[in-house]
Amino acid sequence: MALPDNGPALDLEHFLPYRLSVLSNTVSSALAGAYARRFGLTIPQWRVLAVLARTPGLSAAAVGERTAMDKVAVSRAVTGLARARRLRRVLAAKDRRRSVLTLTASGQRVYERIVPLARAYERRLVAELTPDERAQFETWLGRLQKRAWLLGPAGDSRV
Amino acid sequence: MALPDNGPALDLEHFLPYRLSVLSNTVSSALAGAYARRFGLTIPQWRVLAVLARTPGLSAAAVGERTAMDKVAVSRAVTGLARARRLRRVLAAKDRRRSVLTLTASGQRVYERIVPLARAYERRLVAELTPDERAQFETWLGRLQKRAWLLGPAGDSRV
DNA sequence: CCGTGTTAGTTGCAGTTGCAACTATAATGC
DNA sequence: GCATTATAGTTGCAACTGCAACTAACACGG
Repeated sequence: MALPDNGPALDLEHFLPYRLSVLSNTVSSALAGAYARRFGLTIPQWRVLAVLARTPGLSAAAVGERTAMDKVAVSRAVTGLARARRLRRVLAAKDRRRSVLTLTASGQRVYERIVPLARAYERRLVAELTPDERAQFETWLGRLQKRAWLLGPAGDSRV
Repeated sequence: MALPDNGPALDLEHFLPYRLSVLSNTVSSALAGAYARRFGLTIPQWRVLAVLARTPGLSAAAVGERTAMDKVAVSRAVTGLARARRLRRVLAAKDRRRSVLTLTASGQRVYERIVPLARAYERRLVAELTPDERAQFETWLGRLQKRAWLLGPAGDSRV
């Protein structure tokens, strides 16, 4: 018995990155299913939609920053949304590399119909926790996120 | 002012599924980078490896259950690992549809070299929390996971 | 202005993933 | 013992993703 402390024996069920990934996938695919079935949206598209509904007129790069998506993903999501007439893309007057993205009325409507669904799901999920617990959980989640960004790739052990 | 309560206005930054997804992606890609660069493993492969190191002799389906991967993903991960001689695949005597999966010595060694890396990363990540906070966080994570499994697809509002 | 470098966004290609169809084996019912 | 149904695992195809190369537009120094 008595395995070396940091030696072998790592159970996935107790490995935080694994648990985060499983939860995130469970939740995301539950939501993605709903977006897709009902509104023909992918998750990236929903993210772009959500950001633009709150802050119209952003450029693709700005959307990328706020959604943690890379520019290719944003570009494709925007193309899809534009084709479906959910948003308009206009070249910026001052800098014609940029485009100014705004939801159409139809895009805005889709957003407004999804929000209650998304909220309802989230509410049912976190009903598992008391409001205090939830607040605490989210705080820690935020701290872990900051730390994860700071750490960068594993094994680049310069810490 | 005073928007309708469950009406518009949903900021991604405060939307739990989104935050989980960002954190999980940050962490997973940090680790994936390390696995890939150093050992030529993908994340699914690492998961299969980790399960088999702890419980040799499982079938592909059994591995799937313990890793929350679907059978196609398992199949491909296993194929890759077998090609790299990290594991052996033998038809089960009693039921020749099944195969019995066992790590080779080389597979076991890879596992043993990854574990400390994985642990080190995890340790640096959760250093953000005190041990008590961490324990609490993981409990809640577990509760949320159970709830998420229970809920199923969003919008199938039969709850 | 004109070359050099930089930034915004798109596109091509290669690798991955997921779903459905398929093969092979096993279990069940008559 | 044979037809039906179910299960384990693989494979084909289509969609998605990520990276690198590319185009277009701007910025800046000479």
